[in-house]
Amino acid sequence: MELDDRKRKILLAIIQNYQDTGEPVGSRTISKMDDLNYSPATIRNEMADLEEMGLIVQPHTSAGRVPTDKGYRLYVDHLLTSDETALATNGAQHPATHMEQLLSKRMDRVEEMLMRMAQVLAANTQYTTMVTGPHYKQNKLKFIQLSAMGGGKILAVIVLNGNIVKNNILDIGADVDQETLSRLNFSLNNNLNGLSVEEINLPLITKVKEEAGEYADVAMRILDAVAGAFDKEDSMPVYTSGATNIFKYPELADNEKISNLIDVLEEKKELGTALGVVSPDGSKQDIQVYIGDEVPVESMKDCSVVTATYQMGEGVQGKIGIIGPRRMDYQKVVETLKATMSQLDGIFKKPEE
Amino acid sequence: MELDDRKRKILLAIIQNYQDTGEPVGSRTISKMDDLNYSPATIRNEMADLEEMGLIVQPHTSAGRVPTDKGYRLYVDHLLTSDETALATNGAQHPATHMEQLLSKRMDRVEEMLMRMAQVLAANTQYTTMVTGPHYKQNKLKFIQLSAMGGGKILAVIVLNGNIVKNNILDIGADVDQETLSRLNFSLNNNLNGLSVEEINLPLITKVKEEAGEYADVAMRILDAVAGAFDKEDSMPVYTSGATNIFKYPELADNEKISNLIDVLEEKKELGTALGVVSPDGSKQDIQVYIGDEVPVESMKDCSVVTATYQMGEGVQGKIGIIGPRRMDYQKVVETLKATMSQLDGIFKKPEE
DNA sequence: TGTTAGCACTCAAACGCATAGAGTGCTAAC
DNA sequence: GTTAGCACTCTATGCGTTTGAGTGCTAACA
Repeated sequence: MELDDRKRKILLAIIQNYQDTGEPVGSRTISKMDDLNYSPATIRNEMADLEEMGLIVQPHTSAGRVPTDKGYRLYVDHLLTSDETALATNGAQHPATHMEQLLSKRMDRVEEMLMRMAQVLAANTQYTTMVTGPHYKQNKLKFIQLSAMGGGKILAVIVLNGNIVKNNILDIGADVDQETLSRLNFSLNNNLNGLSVEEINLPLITKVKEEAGEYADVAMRILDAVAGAFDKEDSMPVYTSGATNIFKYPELADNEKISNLIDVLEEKKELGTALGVVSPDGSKQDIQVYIGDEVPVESMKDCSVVTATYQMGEGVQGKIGIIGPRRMDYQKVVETLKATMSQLDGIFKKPEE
Repeated sequence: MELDDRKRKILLAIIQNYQDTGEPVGSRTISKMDDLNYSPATIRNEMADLEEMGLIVQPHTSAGRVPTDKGYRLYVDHLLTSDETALATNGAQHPATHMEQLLSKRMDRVEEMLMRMAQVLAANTQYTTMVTGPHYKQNKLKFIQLSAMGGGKILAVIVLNGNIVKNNILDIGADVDQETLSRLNFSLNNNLNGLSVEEINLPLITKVKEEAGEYADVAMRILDAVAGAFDKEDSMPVYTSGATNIFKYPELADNEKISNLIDVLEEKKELGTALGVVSPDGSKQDIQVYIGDEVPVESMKDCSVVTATYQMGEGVQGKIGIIGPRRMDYQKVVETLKATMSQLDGIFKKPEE
């Protein structure tokens, strides 16, 4: 069966009407539209065809039609490939402007900015937003700074490129005198600075341990801490906002479903999965749309998820995801994300020279 | 009207039965209990009295009775003053043991431990838990460590007593040579270490600025960062867990109420209010129970909140709160909190000598 | 004087049933 | 190819009835 222009128009009309109302849409509603001036019967014939093609379904006999995942997929693919979204981006200017104000405030901490960003996106889209902190797998060690804390403790501050700072308090039992600490600190920086975690290999580790002499244990503890700083799990906090927006969509208003969904959002367990793997090639404007069953997290299979990858320079990147009902306004969400991404691109590039 | 022993027993029976079932409890149910071997009619007379005293109500005529806030208040006050809870604490040993395992793992970061603690408490009690990070108002500066980061940036690591570490990246425009930085660092530590934020007064600030010479601006920026490290808002993250437990209690199953509640929990706005002011005297086992309307947060007025203060040594303290339905098992919650508090006391005291 | 049996009464929740209405598929005519 | 007409389906809504739990009151009993 061919998907001719009229069928496409009708599908679009169904999707848009369903987006607004959340109710199955009937043939009469469509036939009343300006650019589809046919009788309900005609529309019905077309609808029957669309149903046969698997693009729409009726929840029950004598109900209107609702788009299927496949129908949405068609729509979304069209949306992502066309230039319309790029042109229509002025519609999303409002949130973008707000975002600029937000980002122009002094924000030493990336984390706080990301949290705020999640909030703004949730408020703008009326959907639930999740944002992962930046992901440093490809990152390199900038330097290490050791300080004695007294009480047999050492503070090891580990700084990675992209100005990622991690603190580790190491309890090594006995105090170390300042000179030894400086020597150890120098050795570590001398051997390891500028390296990625993969480049810190056994020969290097052995060398550091040798140079540390009787403090080989301490050096080892610090190396563990360095590995920890690069660690994915640890460096992937996820911020969410607008979880309660899902209450706005009656089709999700099943207490068990909502409960499961909020549980995932609160405990932040599977959100990494939901946001998908960060693409290693770092291709620009990498926007992904998961519709219904396509979402890789069980408790989100009644929703759709749109994700985008943001770049923080130096190969550091993270993900933003927007969770909404299947009938989410994909156009608006994609536009908003695109606008946000380009905003972020501009902002993150500046401070890094 | 006198609250004699039999009335008290009946009130207790109503509270306990309502706790289990969530349904209003009738006279027949009570009369079937072993230690209240009276006819339903007798019980009804007593119930009428209890109602007159404002301790119980009927949701409507021909329904059983439900405890009022006042009824719960009586019960809870009795609970908190009696020795029963202390004796019955072995009932709460299970969670306590679990907690010990949890805390014995290496946990450099207090934050992670608090998060886990919230999770364990939520799982044990089946209620929602919130935990504030420690509160450092009375805290003192341990030391400052400055490092050059290149690109006109300085990393200022600020360490407070209690091993609280704060990172600040300061963009000062131009790079500072290592020697100047060391001198500045020495001056700061020399003048400020061991002081509380109140003790860092204008003469001291002037002195630091003088010593910094042409880098007075930078010194000022660092002092701002120090003030920020002491700042209450900043150092008060709140962790929540088990938000979805509220779905378990049908009396809260109003979508709007749930939505409001979860919103507060997710955005973590009013949770400080809900947890109440940290008592300055730091009295031991400071357990507070807010019942229904007593809760100072609007969206929690259909719930009860039990809070406890934990001590982290050196005057640093934080709060734990448990949110549940009015018919919460106060006894279990109070016991669990008491047990957790004493566990924490033990653990936090050890590492600080 | 406290306790109990009996009884009429109330009210929310559950149930059954009829109705309305939205929407369809099919057929036949234009 | 399009449309009017019609019978049909199924959900949602409303309404009256029934059920059952629980009460308050009164009168009798110990």
